[in-house]
Amino acid sequence: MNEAQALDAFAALSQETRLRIVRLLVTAGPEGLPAGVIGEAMGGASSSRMSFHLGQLEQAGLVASRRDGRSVIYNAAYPALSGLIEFLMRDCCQGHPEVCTPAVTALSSCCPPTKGTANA
Amino acid sequence: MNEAQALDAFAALSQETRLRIVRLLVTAGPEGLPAGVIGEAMGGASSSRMSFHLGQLEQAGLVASRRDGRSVIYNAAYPALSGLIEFLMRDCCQGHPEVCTPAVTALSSCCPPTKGTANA
DNA sequence: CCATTGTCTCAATAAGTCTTGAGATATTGA
DNA sequence: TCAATATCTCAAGACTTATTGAGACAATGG
Repeated sequence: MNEAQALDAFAALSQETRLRIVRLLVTAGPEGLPAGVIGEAMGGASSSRMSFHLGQLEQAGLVASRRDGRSVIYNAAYPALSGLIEFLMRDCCQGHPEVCTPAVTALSSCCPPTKGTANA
Repeated sequence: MNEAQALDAFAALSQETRLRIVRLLVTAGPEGLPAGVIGEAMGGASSSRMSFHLGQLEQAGLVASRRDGRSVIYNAAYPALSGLIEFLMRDCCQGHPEVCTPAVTALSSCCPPTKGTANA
């Protein structure tokens, strides 16, 4: 994750519909959801609108897609999301662990670190 | 940190100059830096341009300002940054710790969690 | 092969954002 | 008080982004 990629990701996440799509897909799991189902979850958004936002998210690398019959299935790109978090926290840690320690503390109970894999 | 605040924060961070300002202020520490110094660090940006971007960041809650003599000193709003990270990770953790575990793992060595304070 | 379903593409319009330059405001020192 | 310094405000223009509607493309079932 470099600056340009982070900028794209932040831009993608700064739009209400797209932020909701990402949250929906993250909770939907690795199998993902078809575009139509996502559109209905967004309050019946038009297909062109969904296509636009899903395309933006895919270009930003935050979601991936595959065709399954007539449907196109979208799923969250977990490594990209993790990478964005790492990018943010890496910045925060530049001499000032007090920034991200609260976040790490709050979440280490739900997402405990695994030993021997750290290399930020 | 709610959705609206996260959207504002992501929008603020999706602009190159502003992302760099935040990174600069995070590394600058709690004392912060005067607007003029930040502007020079941004390659000699005009004062109105700096004022615009710093205002955006302040409105998004990512930085705070105080006047000191003729200068206005800006500093990173560490709790807001931490809150944004928590917001992202909270989403990621909804049934899928594999998303944020890598980030937590990578950073827990630099920003170790403190026991008994977790409440995400 | 045709109709149907699901999604994408394209062009037009509306809405929002960034930069610039001129000038206003606040603070300090002479 | 005057000049200098540091920053902010405002309006104009260029640029980018979001939405809409019409229609195209792909896949399936009859």
